[in-house]
Amino acid sequence: MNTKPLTTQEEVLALLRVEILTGALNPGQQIVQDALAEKFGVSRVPLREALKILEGEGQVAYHPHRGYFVAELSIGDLHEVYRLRALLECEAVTAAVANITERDLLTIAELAKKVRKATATGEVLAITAANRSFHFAIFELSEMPRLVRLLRQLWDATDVYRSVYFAHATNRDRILLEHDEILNALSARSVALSVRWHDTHRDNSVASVSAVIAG
Amino acid sequence: MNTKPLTTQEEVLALLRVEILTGALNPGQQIVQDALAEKFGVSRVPLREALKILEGEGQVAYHPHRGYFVAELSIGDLHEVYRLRALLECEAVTAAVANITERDLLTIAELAKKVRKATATGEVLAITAANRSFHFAIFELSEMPRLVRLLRQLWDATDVYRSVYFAHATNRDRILLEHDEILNALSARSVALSVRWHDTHRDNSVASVSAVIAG
DNA sequence: GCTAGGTAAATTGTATCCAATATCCGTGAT
DNA sequence: ATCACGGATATTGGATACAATTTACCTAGC
Repeated sequence: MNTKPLTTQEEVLALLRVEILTGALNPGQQIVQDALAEKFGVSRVPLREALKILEGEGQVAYHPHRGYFVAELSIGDLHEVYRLRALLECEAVTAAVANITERDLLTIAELAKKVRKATATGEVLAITAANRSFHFAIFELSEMPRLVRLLRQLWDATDVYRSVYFAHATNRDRILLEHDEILNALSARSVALSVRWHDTHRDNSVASVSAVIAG
Repeated sequence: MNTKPLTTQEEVLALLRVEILTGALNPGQQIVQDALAEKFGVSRVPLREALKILEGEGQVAYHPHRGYFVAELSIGDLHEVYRLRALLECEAVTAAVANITERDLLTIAELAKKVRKATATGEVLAITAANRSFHFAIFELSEMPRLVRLLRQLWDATDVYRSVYFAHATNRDRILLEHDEILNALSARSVALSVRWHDTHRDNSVASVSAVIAG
Protein backbone atom coordinates (compact mmCIF):
# COMPACT_ATOMS: atom_id res chain seq x y z
CA MET A 1 0.00 0.00 0.00
CA ASN A 2 1.93 3.02 -1.21
CA THR A 3 0.74 6.37 -0.01
CA LYS A 4 -0.33 8.86 -2.64
CA PRO A 5 1.77 11.97 -2.97
CA LEU A 6 -0.01 14.67 -0.98
CA THR A 7 -0.49 18.15 -2.31
CA THR A 8 1.51 20.83 -0.58
CA GLN A 9 -1.56 22.36 0.99
CA GLU A 10 -2.46 19.02 2.56
CA GLU A 11 1.01 18.65 4.02
CA VAL A 12 0.91 22.19 5.29
CA LEU A 13 -2.51 21.60 6.83
CA ALA A 14 -1.18 18.61 8.74
CA LEU A 15 1.84 20.60 9.88
CA LEU A 16 -0.38 23.46 11.02
CA ARG A 17 -2.53 21.12 13.06
CA VAL A 18 0.53 19.80 14.82
CA GLU A 19 1.84 23.31 15.45
CA ILE A 20 -1.46 24.28 17.04
CA LEU A 21 -1.84 21.01 18.89
CA THR A 22 1.61 21.13 20.41
CA GLY A 23 1.32 24.79 21.30
CA ALA A 24 4.10 25.91 18.99
CA LEU A 25 1.42 28.36 17.88
CA ASN A 26 -0.28 29.72 20.95
CA PRO A 27 -3.95 30.66 21.12
CA GLY A 28 -4.48 34.31 20.24
CA GLN A 29 -1.19 34.56 18.43
CA GLN A 30 -1.05 35.97 14.94
CA ILE A 31 0.06 33.64 12.20
CA VAL A 32 2.60 35.50 10.11
CA GLN A 33 2.32 33.94 6.71
CA ASP A 34 5.74 34.83 5.39
CA ALA A 35 7.55 33.43 8.39
CA LEU A 36 5.57 30.22 8.53
CA ALA A 37 5.79 29.64 4.79
CA GLU A 38 9.54 29.95 4.97
CA LYS A 39 9.70 27.68 8.00
CA PHE A 40 7.75 25.03 6.11
CA GLY A 41 9.72 25.63 2.95
CA VAL A 42 6.73 26.45 0.78
CA SER A 43 5.21 29.54 -0.76
CA ARG A 44 2.36 31.42 0.87
CA VAL A 45 -0.36 30.17 -1.46
CA PRO A 46 -0.76 26.62 -0.14
CA LEU A 47 -0.33 27.93 3.38
CA ARG A 48 -3.21 30.32 2.89
CA GLU A 49 -5.41 27.61 1.49
CA ALA A 50 -4.68 25.43 4.49
CA LEU A 51 -5.50 28.36 6.76
CA LYS A 52 -8.82 28.78 5.00
CA ILE A 53 -9.70 25.21 5.95
CA LEU A 54 -8.85 25.89 9.55
CA GLU A 55 -10.88 29.07 9.36
CA GLY A 56 -13.89 27.07 8.23
CA GLU A 57 -13.38 24.75 11.17
CA GLY A 58 -13.08 27.65 13.56
CA GLN A 59 -9.53 26.70 14.49
CA VAL A 60 -8.23 30.09 13.45
CA ALA A 61 -9.93 33.46 13.21
CA TYR A 62 -9.54 35.54 10.08
CA HIS A 63 -9.59 39.33 9.93
CA PRO A 64 -9.34 40.78 6.41
CA HIS A 65 -6.11 42.66 5.84
CA ARG A 66 -4.95 41.74 9.32
CA GLY A 67 -4.43 38.05 9.00
CA TYR A 68 -5.10 34.79 10.76
CA PHE A 69 -5.00 34.27 14.51
CA VAL A 70 -5.04 31.03 16.44
CA ALA A 71 -8.47 30.73 18.01
CA GLU A 72 -8.83 31.21 21.72
CA LEU A 73 -11.17 29.16 23.82
CA SER A 74 -12.84 30.79 26.78
CA ILE A 75 -14.25 28.70 29.58
CA GLY A 76 -17.70 29.50 28.18
CA ASP A 77 -16.70 28.28 24.74
CA LEU A 78 -15.41 25.09 26.27
CA HIS A 79 -18.69 24.33 27.95
CA GLU A 80 -20.58 25.14 24.78
CA VAL A 81 -18.45 22.72 22.81
CA TYR A 82 -18.99 19.96 25.34
CA ARG A 83 -22.71 20.61 25.51
CA LEU A 84 -22.93 20.29 21.74
CA ARG A 85 -20.80 17.17 21.83
CA ALA A 86 -23.16 15.69 24.40
CA LEU A 87 -26.14 16.25 22.12
CA LEU A 88 -24.49 15.01 18.97
CA GLU A 89 -22.57 12.10 20.42
CA CYS A 90 -25.74 10.82 22.03
CA GLU A 91 -27.27 10.71 18.58
CA ALA A 92 -24.18 9.13 17.05
CA VAL A 93 -23.84 6.43 19.67
CA THR A 94 -27.53 5.62 19.51
CA ALA A 95 -27.35 5.15 15.78
CA ALA A 96 -24.09 3.25 16.08
CA VAL A 97 -25.53 0.65 18.44
CA ALA A 98 -28.28 -0.01 15.94
CA ASN A 99 -25.74 -0.76 13.22
CA ILE A 100 -22.91 -2.45 15.07
CA THR A 101 -21.71 -5.90 13.98
CA GLU A 102 -19.43 -8.45 15.60
CA ARG A 103 -16.76 -7.45 13.19
CA ASP A 104 -17.07 -3.81 14.25
CA LEU A 105 -16.68 -4.81 17.87
CA LEU A 106 -13.42 -6.53 17.09
CA THR A 107 -12.15 -3.48 15.23
CA ILE A 108 -13.03 -1.18 18.11
CA ALA A 109 -11.48 -3.53 20.65
CA GLU A 110 -8.35 -3.42 18.57
CA LEU A 111 -8.35 0.37 18.61
CA ALA A 112 -8.85 0.39 22.37
CA LYS A 113 -5.78 -1.79 22.62
CA LYS A 114 -3.82 0.73 20.58
CA VAL A 115 -4.83 3.50 22.96
CA ARG A 116 -3.53 1.34 25.80
CA LYS A 117 -0.27 0.79 24.01
CA ALA A 118 0.15 4.49 23.24
CA THR A 119 -0.59 5.31 26.83
CA ALA A 120 2.19 3.00 27.92
CA THR A 121 4.70 4.93 25.86
CA GLY A 122 3.46 8.22 27.29
CA GLU A 123 3.73 10.14 24.03
CA VAL A 124 0.91 12.63 24.24
CA LEU A 125 0.56 13.11 20.51
CA ALA A 126 0.27 9.38 19.93
CA ILE A 127 -2.30 9.03 22.70
CA THR A 128 -4.39 11.85 21.28
CA ALA A 129 -4.38 10.26 17.85
CA ALA A 130 -5.20 6.78 19.12
CA ASN A 131 -7.97 8.10 21.34
CA ARG A 132 -9.51 9.91 18.41
CA SER A 133 -9.41 6.82 16.23
CA PHE A 134 -11.15 4.83 18.92
CA HIS A 135 -14.00 7.26 19.42
CA PHE A 136 -14.52 8.12 15.79
CA ALA A 137 -14.58 4.49 14.80
CA ILE A 138 -17.67 4.31 16.99
CA PHE A 139 -19.20 7.51 15.67
CA GLU A 140 -18.65 6.39 12.08
CA LEU A 141 -20.88 3.40 12.72
CA SER A 142 -23.80 5.81 12.89
CA GLU A 143 -23.51 6.07 9.11
CA MET A 144 -24.30 9.75 9.43
CA PRO A 145 -21.39 11.43 7.66
CA ARG A 146 -22.49 14.98 8.36
CA LEU A 147 -22.89 14.25 12.02
CA VAL A 148 -19.39 12.81 12.10
CA ARG A 149 -18.09 15.88 10.35
CA LEU A 150 -19.62 18.18 12.94
CA LEU A 151 -18.18 16.08 15.73
CA ARG A 152 -14.75 16.31 14.16
CA GLN A 153 -14.98 20.09 14.18
CA LEU A 154 -15.96 20.11 17.83
CA TRP A 155 -13.16 17.77 18.76
CA ASP A 156 -10.63 19.80 16.78
CA ALA A 157 -11.63 22.94 18.62
CA THR A 158 -10.54 21.50 21.95
CA ASP A 159 -7.66 19.27 20.91
CA VAL A 160 -5.08 21.69 22.25
CA TYR A 161 -6.47 21.41 25.73
CA ARG A 162 -7.13 17.70 25.55
CA SER A 163 -3.45 17.05 25.02
CA VAL A 164 -2.76 18.79 28.31
CA TYR A 165 -5.34 16.48 29.82
CA PHE A 166 -3.50 13.42 28.57
CA ALA A 167 -0.33 14.62 30.20
CA HIS A 168 -1.61 13.52 33.61
CA ALA A 169 -1.15 9.87 34.44
CA THR A 170 -4.29 9.66 36.58
CA ASN A 171 -6.41 10.84 33.68
CA ARG A 172 -4.78 8.36 31.36
CA ASP A 173 -5.57 5.44 33.64
CA ARG A 174 -9.19 6.45 34.03
CA ILE A 175 -9.61 6.81 30.29
CA LEU A 176 -8.56 3.23 29.71
CA LEU A 177 -11.11 1.95 32.18
CA GLU A 178 -13.85 4.06 30.65
CA HIS A 179 -12.98 2.82 27.20
CA ASP A 180 -13.43 -0.73 28.44
CA GLU A 181 -16.82 0.16 29.84
CA ILE A 182 -17.84 1.72 26.55
CA LEU A 183 -16.75 -1.41 24.77
CA ASN A 184 -18.78 -3.56 27.15
CA ALA A 185 -21.86 -1.43 26.67
CA LEU A 186 -21.51 -1.63 22.90
CA SER A 187 -21.03 -5.40 23.04
CA ALA A 188 -24.24 -5.64 25.04
CA ARG A 189 -25.95 -3.51 22.39
CA SER A 190 -27.23 -1.28 25.15
CA VAL A 191 -28.01 2.22 23.92
CA ALA A 192 -28.63 3.50 27.44
CA LEU A 193 -25.35 2.21 28.84
CA SER A 194 -23.33 3.25 25.81
CA VAL A 195 -24.64 6.79 25.97
CA ARG A 196 -24.23 6.91 29.74
CA TRP A 197 -20.58 5.90 29.60
CA HIS A 198 -19.89 8.37 26.85
CA ASP A 199 -21.41 11.05 29.04
CA THR A 200 -19.30 10.03 31.99
CA HIS A 201 -16.20 9.94 29.86
CA ARG A 202 -16.91 13.43 28.59
CA ASP A 203 -17.83 14.86 31.96
CA ASN A 204 -14.54 13.74 33.43
CA SER A 205 -12.77 15.27 30.49
CA VAL A 206 -14.47 18.65 30.70
CA ALA A 207 -13.80 18.85 34.41
CA SER A 208 -10.07 18.37 33.95
CA VAL A 209 -9.79 20.59 30.93
CA SER A 210 -11.68 23.49 32.47
CA ALA A 211 -9.31 23.27 35.41
CA VAL A 212 -6.48 23.73 32.94
CA ILE A 213 -8.06 26.77 31.30
CA ALA A 214 -9.04 28.37 34.58
CA GLY A 215 -5.60 27.75 36.03
CA MET B 1 -23.70 53.50 7.84
CA ASN B 2 -21.15 53.06 5.11
CA THR B 3 -20.27 49.56 4.09
CA LYS B 4 -16.62 48.56 4.30
CA PRO B 5 -14.94 47.66 1.06
CA LEU B 6 -15.06 43.90 0.80
CA THR B 7 -12.07 41.84 -0.23
CA THR B 8 -12.34 40.12 -3.56
CA GLN B 9 -12.58 36.69 -1.98
CA GLU B 10 -15.57 37.83 0.07
CA GLU B 11 -17.32 39.14 -3.00
CA VAL B 12 -16.57 35.95 -4.88
CA LEU B 13 -17.87 33.89 -1.98
CA ALA B 14 -21.16 35.77 -2.06
CA LEU B 15 -21.37 35.33 -5.82
CA LEU B 16 -20.68 31.63 -5.53
CA ARG B 17 -23.41 31.20 -2.97
CA VAL B 18 -25.88 32.85 -5.31
CA GLU B 19 -24.72 30.71 -8.22
CA ILE B 20 -25.28 27.59 -6.18
CA LEU B 21 -28.52 28.83 -4.68
CA THR B 22 -30.06 29.75 -7.99
CA GLY B 23 -28.90 26.57 -9.65
CA ALA B 24 -26.59 28.31 -12.10
CA LEU B 25 -24.14 25.75 -10.77
CA ASN B 26 -25.88 22.41 -10.60
CA PRO B 27 -25.21 19.79 -7.94
CA GLY B 28 -22.56 17.35 -9.06
CA GLN B 29 -21.17 19.72 -11.64
CA GLN B 30 -17.47 20.48 -11.73
CA ILE B 31 -16.44 24.03 -11.02
CA VAL B 32 -13.93 24.99 -13.68
CA GLN B 33 -11.82 27.63 -12.00
CA ASP B 34 -10.55 29.38 -15.09
CA ALA B 35 -13.99 29.83 -16.56
CA LEU B 36 -15.60 31.04 -13.35
CA ALA B 37 -12.75 33.38 -12.53
CA GLU B 38 -13.08 34.98 -15.93
CA LYS B 39 -16.84 35.20 -15.57
CA PHE B 40 -16.42 36.99 -12.26
CA GLY B 41 -13.63 39.12 -13.61
CA VAL B 42 -11.07 38.05 -11.02
CA SER B 43 -8.02 35.83 -10.91
CA ARG B 44 -8.16 32.27 -9.64
CA VAL B 45 -6.57 32.96 -6.26
CA PRO B 46 -9.52 34.62 -4.50
CA LEU B 47 -11.87 32.17 -6.19
CA ARG B 48 -9.96 29.25 -4.75
CA GLU B 49 -9.96 30.74 -1.29
CA ALA B 50 -13.72 31.20 -1.49
CA LEU B 51 -14.06 27.59 -2.64
CA LYS B 52 -12.03 26.45 0.36
CA ILE B 53 -14.60 28.09 2.63
CA LEU B 54 -17.40 26.28 0.85
CA GLU B 55 -15.41 23.08 1.10
CA GLY B 56 -15.22 23.51 4.85
CA GLU B 57 -18.95 24.02 4.94
CA GLY B 58 -19.52 20.94 2.82
CA GLN B 59 -21.12 22.97 0.05
CA VAL B 60 -18.59 21.73 -2.47
CA ALA B 61 -16.49 18.59 -2.59
CA TYR B 62 -12.79 18.81 -3.29
CA HIS B 63 -10.69 16.19 -5.02
CA PRO B 64 -6.99 16.99 -5.26
CA HIS B 65 -5.82 17.60 -8.81
CA ARG B 66 -9.35 17.11 -10.06
CA GLY B 67 -11.05 20.15 -8.66
CA TYR B 68 -14.16 21.28 -6.87
CA PHE B 69 -17.62 19.88 -7.45
CA VAL B 70 -20.95 21.24 -6.25
CA ALA B 71 -22.13 18.95 -3.47
CA GLU B 72 -25.03 16.66 -4.14
CA LEU B 73 -27.68 15.94 -1.58
CA SER B 74 -29.24 12.52 -1.51
CA ILE B 75 -32.57 11.94 0.15
CA GLY B 76 -30.66 10.29 2.98
CA ASP B 77 -28.44 13.33 3.39
CA LEU B 78 -31.50 15.52 3.53
CA HIS B 79 -33.00 13.55 6.35
CA GLU B 80 -29.72 13.56 8.20
CA VAL B 81 -29.48 17.33 7.93
CA TYR B 82 -32.98 17.78 9.23
CA ARG B 83 -32.45 15.34 12.05
CA LEU B 84 -29.38 17.27 13.14
CA ARG B 85 -31.24 20.53 12.82
CA ALA B 86 -33.97 19.13 15.04
CA LEU B 87 -31.45 18.32 17.75
CA LEU B 88 -29.55 21.56 17.57
CA GLU B 89 -32.48 23.91 17.04
CA CYS B 90 -34.18 22.41 20.07
CA GLU B 91 -31.14 23.38 22.09
CA ALA B 92 -30.94 26.83 20.51
CA VAL B 93 -34.60 27.64 21.02
CA THR B 94 -34.53 26.41 24.61
CA ALA B 95 -31.59 28.65 25.39
CA ALA B 96 -33.14 31.51 23.47
CA VAL B 97 -36.35 31.46 25.50
CA ALA B 98 -34.29 31.74 28.65
CA ASN B 99 -32.60 34.90 27.37
CA ILE B 100 -35.32 36.64 25.42
CA THR B 101 -36.27 40.23 26.28
CA GLU B 102 -39.19 42.43 25.26
CA ARG B 103 -36.87 44.26 22.97
CA ASP B 104 -35.88 41.01 21.26
CA LEU B 105 -39.52 40.15 20.71
CA LEU B 106 -40.06 43.43 18.90
CA THR B 107 -37.03 42.81 16.70
CA ILE B 108 -38.22 39.35 15.79
CA ALA B 109 -41.76 40.57 15.11
CA GLU B 110 -40.22 43.11 12.77
CA LEU B 111 -38.30 40.39 10.94
CA ALA B 112 -41.46 38.31 10.65
CA LYS B 113 -43.10 41.30 9.01
CA LYS B 114 -40.26 41.50 6.52
CA VAL B 115 -40.77 37.89 5.58
CA ARG B 116 -44.42 38.68 4.97
CA LYS B 117 -43.49 41.62 2.79
CA ALA B 118 -40.96 39.59 0.81
CA THR B 119 -43.54 36.88 0.34
CA ALA B 120 -45.94 39.41 -1.13
CA THR B 121 -43.42 40.33 -3.82
CA GLY B 122 -42.85 36.66 -4.62
CA GLU B 123 -39.11 37.00 -5.16
CA VAL B 124 -37.75 33.69 -4.02
CA LEU B 125 -34.27 34.96 -3.21
CA ALA B 126 -35.66 37.74 -1.04
CA ILE B 127 -37.97 35.35 0.78
CA THR B 128 -35.11 32.96 1.47
CA ALA B 129 -32.99 35.76 2.90
CA ALA B 130 -35.77 37.20 5.05
CA ASN B 131 -36.73 33.77 6.34
CA ARG B 132 -33.15 33.12 7.35
CA SER B 133 -32.89 36.42 9.17
CA PHE B 134 -36.03 35.64 11.11
CA HIS B 135 -34.93 32.21 12.25
CA PHE B 136 -31.34 33.08 13.00
CA ALA B 137 -32.35 36.11 15.01
CA ILE B 138 -34.01 33.61 17.30
CA PHE B 139 -31.09 31.19 17.30
CA GLU B 140 -28.65 34.00 18.08
CA LEU B 141 -30.51 34.68 21.31
CA SER B 142 -29.13 31.38 22.59
CA GLU B 143 -25.81 33.19 22.95
CA MET B 144 -24.10 30.01 21.78
CA PRO B 145 -22.02 31.14 18.82
CA ARG B 146 -20.70 27.73 17.89
CA LEU B 147 -24.15 26.28 17.89
CA VAL B 148 -25.31 29.05 15.57
CA ARG B 149 -22.36 28.38 13.31
CA LEU B 150 -23.25 24.70 13.01
CA LEU B 151 -26.84 25.59 12.26
CA ARG B 152 -25.73 27.93 9.52
CA GLN B 153 -23.79 25.12 7.89
CA LEU B 154 -26.79 22.84 8.01
CA TRP B 155 -29.06 25.49 6.56
CA ASP B 156 -26.58 26.29 3.81
CA ALA B 157 -26.44 22.66 2.80
CA THR B 158 -30.12 22.63 1.92
CA ASP B 159 -30.66 26.20 0.74
CA VAL B 160 -30.80 25.13 -2.90
CA TYR B 161 -33.79 22.96 -2.24
CA ARG B 162 -35.48 25.35 0.15
CA SER B 163 -35.73 27.94 -2.57
CA VAL B 164 -37.72 25.46 -4.62
CA TYR B 165 -39.92 25.05 -1.60
CA PHE B 166 -40.62 28.78 -1.46
CA ALA B 167 -41.69 28.75 -5.05
CA HIS B 168 -45.04 27.22 -4.09
CA ALA B 169 -47.68 29.67 -2.88
CA THR B 170 -49.30 27.18 -0.51
CA ASN B 171 -46.01 26.67 1.29
CA ARG B 172 -45.46 30.40 1.56
CA ASP B 173 -48.82 30.94 3.22
CA ARG B 174 -48.30 28.19 5.72
CA ILE B 175 -44.88 29.53 6.63
CA LEU B 176 -46.30 32.88 7.58
CA LEU B 177 -48.83 31.29 9.90
CA GLU B 178 -46.18 29.14 11.52
CA HIS B 179 -43.94 32.13 12.04
CA ASP B 180 -46.78 33.81 13.91
CA GLU B 181 -47.19 30.76 16.09
CA ILE B 182 -43.48 30.72 16.84
CA LEU B 183 -43.67 34.38 17.78
CA ASN B 184 -46.61 33.70 20.10
CA ALA B 185 -44.80 30.85 21.78
CA LEU B 186 -41.71 33.00 22.31
CA SER B 187 -43.83 35.85 23.71
CA ALA B 188 -45.35 33.41 26.17
CA ARG B 189 -41.83 32.31 27.11
CA SER B 190 -42.89 28.72 26.58
CA VAL B 191 -39.99 26.44 25.79
CA ALA B 192 -42.28 23.52 25.05
CA LEU B 193 -44.45 25.43 22.60
CA SER B 194 -41.52 27.19 20.95
CA VAL B 195 -39.73 23.93 20.33
CA ARG B 196 -42.92 22.23 19.20
CA TRP B 197 -43.67 24.88 16.59
CA HIS B 198 -40.14 24.82 15.33
CA ASP B 199 -40.48 21.08 14.90
CA THR B 200 -43.74 21.45 13.03
CA HIS B 201 -42.26 24.13 10.83
CA ARG B 202 -39.32 21.91 9.99
CA ASP B 203 -41.38 18.79 9.43
CA ASN B 204 -43.52 20.57 6.89
CA SER B 205 -40.40 21.80 5.20
CA VAL B 206 -38.68 18.43 4.98
CA ALA B 207 -41.81 16.82 3.59
CA SER B 208 -42.03 19.31 0.73
CA VAL B 209 -38.33 19.33 0.02
CA SER B 210 -37.99 15.57 -0.08
CA ALA B 211 -40.85 15.52 -2.56
CA VAL B 212 -38.78 17.83 -4.74
CA ILE B 213 -35.67 15.66 -4.53
CA ALA B 214 -37.56 12.42 -5.09
CA GLY B 215 -39.56 13.88 -7.98
C1' DG C 1 -13.21 -5.84 -31.91
C1' DC C 2 -11.00 -5.01 -27.71
C1' DT C 3 -7.35 -3.89 -24.55
C1' DA C 4 -2.88 -1.64 -23.24
C1' DG C 5 0.16 1.91 -23.66
C1' DG C 6 1.56 6.38 -24.51
C1' DT C 7 1.09 11.08 -25.81
C1' DA C 8 -1.40 15.62 -25.92
C1' DA C 9 -4.67 18.73 -23.99
C1' DA C 10 -7.04 20.61 -20.26
C1' DT C 11 -7.15 21.69 -15.55
C1' DT C 12 -5.44 22.17 -11.20
C1' DG C 13 -1.42 23.34 -7.90
C1' DT C 14 2.42 26.37 -6.63
C1' DA C 15 5.70 30.14 -6.88
C1' DT C 16 6.86 34.78 -7.65
C1' DC C 17 5.77 39.49 -8.17
C1' DC C 18 3.20 43.65 -7.42
C1' DA C 19 -0.76 46.26 -5.19
C1' DA C 20 -3.61 47.47 -1.32
C1' DT C 21 -4.35 47.96 3.44
C1' DA C 22 -3.50 48.28 8.33
C1' DT C 23 -0.41 49.37 11.96
C1' DC C 24 3.11 51.97 14.14
C1' DC C 25 5.63 55.92 15.17
C1' DG C 26 6.84 60.60 15.00
C1' DT C 27 5.48 65.35 14.50
C1' DG C 28 2.79 69.27 15.45
C1' DA C 29 -1.16 71.70 17.18
C1' DT C 30 -4.36 72.58 20.92
C1' DA D 1 0.28 66.40 28.28
C1' DT D 2 -2.87 64.64 24.98
C1' DC D 3 -4.94 64.08 20.76
C1' DA D 4 -4.98 64.39 15.67
C1' DC D 5 -2.87 63.91 11.48
C1' DG D 6 0.55 61.79 8.04
C1' DG D 7 3.86 59.16 6.31
C1' DA D 8 6.95 54.88 6.58
C1' DT D 9 6.94 49.98 7.25
C1' DA D 10 5.30 45.51 7.66
C1' DT D 11 1.89 42.29 6.33
C1' DT D 12 -1.72 40.67 3.76
C1' DG D 13 -4.47 40.39 -0.85
C1' DG D 14 -4.51 39.47 -5.73
C1' DA D 15 -2.62 38.74 -10.55
C1' DT D 16 0.32 36.48 -13.56
C1' DA D 17 3.39 32.82 -14.96
C1' DC D 18 4.94 28.27 -14.66
C1' DA D 19 4.95 23.26 -13.00
C1' DA D 20 2.54 19.01 -11.94
C1' DT D 21 -1.17 15.92 -12.44
C1' DT D 22 -5.10 13.96 -14.39
C1' DT D 23 -7.97 12.77 -18.20
C1' DA D 24 -9.12 11.68 -22.77
C1' DC D 25 -7.96 10.20 -27.04
C1' DC D 26 -5.41 7.88 -30.40
C1' DT D 27 -2.48 4.27 -31.90
C1' DA D 28 -0.48 -0.30 -31.85
C1' DG D 29 -0.77 -4.96 -30.70
C1' DC D 30 -3.30 -9.13 -29.66
